[in-house]
Amino acid sequence: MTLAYDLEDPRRSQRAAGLTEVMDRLGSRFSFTRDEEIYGQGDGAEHLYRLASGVVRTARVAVDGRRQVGDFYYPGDFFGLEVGPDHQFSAEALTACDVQVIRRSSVRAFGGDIELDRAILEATRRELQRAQDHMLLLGRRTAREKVAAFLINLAKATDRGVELPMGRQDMADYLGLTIETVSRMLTQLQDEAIVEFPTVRRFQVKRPEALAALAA
Amino acid sequence: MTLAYDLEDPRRSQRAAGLTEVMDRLGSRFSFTRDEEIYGQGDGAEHLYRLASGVVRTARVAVDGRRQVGDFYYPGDFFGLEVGPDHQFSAEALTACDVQVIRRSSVRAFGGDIELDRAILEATRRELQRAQDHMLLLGRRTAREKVAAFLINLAKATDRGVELPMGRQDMADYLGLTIETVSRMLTQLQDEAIVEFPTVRRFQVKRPEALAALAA
DNA sequence: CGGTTAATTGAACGCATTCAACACGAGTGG
DNA sequence: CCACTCGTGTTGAATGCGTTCAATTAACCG
Repeated sequence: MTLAYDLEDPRRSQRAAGLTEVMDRLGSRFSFTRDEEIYGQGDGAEHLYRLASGVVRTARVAVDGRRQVGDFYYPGDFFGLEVGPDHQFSAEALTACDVQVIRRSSVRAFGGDIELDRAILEATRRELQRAQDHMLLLGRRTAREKVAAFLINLAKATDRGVELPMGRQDMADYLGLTIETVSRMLTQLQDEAIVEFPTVRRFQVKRPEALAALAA
Repeated sequence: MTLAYDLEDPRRSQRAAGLTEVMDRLGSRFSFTRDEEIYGQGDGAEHLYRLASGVVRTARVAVDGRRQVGDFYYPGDFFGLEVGPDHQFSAEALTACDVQVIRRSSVRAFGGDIELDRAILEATRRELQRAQDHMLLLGRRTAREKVAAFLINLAKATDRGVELPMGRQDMADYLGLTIETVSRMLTQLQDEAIVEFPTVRRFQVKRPEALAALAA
């Protein structure tokens, strides 16, 4: 089930060492099952989360049902540090997850520690960076480019097969497309021998240059 | 020229009092003329900026020329605090501007001051919030809704006429649309008596409920 | 005034969506 | 083991929204 996501992936590690340590010492660990909600849109943002294993997605739904996936998180990533006091996004477990949780006030109380604040700032910055990249993706790219960019990100630095922890609907809501369009683009890329999908949840990049050229 | 933007607008003030004070004390003030670049995409992100007067936009251009406007900044706003070391966006003066500038290292050296780090964190959080709102706008809204949301934001808490400091191209690149589409939506909204444009750079909301309903 | 840039309007096109049908896989029970 | 169902993904055809290309008008500035 969580084949590829049991262990921390060093290439995504956020090396906010101080913060990680304190969380391990003062926080508690929770497990979530597939599709379980970790926190909800509008909940008080009192905690800070670090993903130990599994995959998490954050999402936001409008009253009319339109849904925007904020981002996907992998082991080592921090999440839940959006601007308070309430969460703008909800967080749900895409796969079974282990999450290290700590109250923000605990972090604060523990130190007023400069290193900690700095680590949180660093994580927030990274979050901002992601959001800004995502803005560019959503605003100024074609469906084909969006899908290509998405696949490249997942396959980053891997030439082996990559597992897709999310379904087509999540991909669509992340890219600002419909599932049909996502599906069409995937088969298109496959027809052009740029990627290959042995199963619906697993793919391999066959022509990285071609894919990269699309993601531009 | 800078009619409405000479003075700090208290409703946008970010009340990071400590940071503002230190910037006034340790930073220097620079003036920029219309269309002048404050910093460029790829420049080292060594400074922190606070806008004293005028309007600033941040933008990002891809190699193929496609352009995404990140955000517009008004007096009192901090900007340039994207994730380092290099700027992902450039910043340009939309109108004549006065900007308070400080080296990040000065901020750091001055204190290691907890209050300062916290203020920067707070500003970064606000930036993240904006980016996340922008994501939703770009990903899941029609042209009509995008334009409506944009106008509402500008007119926020004002029932008097509002000046548009940016041109149609900037609006388009902010909303992920073409200038033609922006123009069409504006005239459409005007035809429906929801807003009124006495001149091309000034508008007034006539039916706030109708506009708000669109922005959803 | 002309000259220049920005904004609007029109018409045709195309990309992504919508609506609908079909395929596939996993799980369940006869 | 096969039939059935349900959820998820793919494929097809038609529509429509936003773009593109082109022409016109409006605003700005000497």
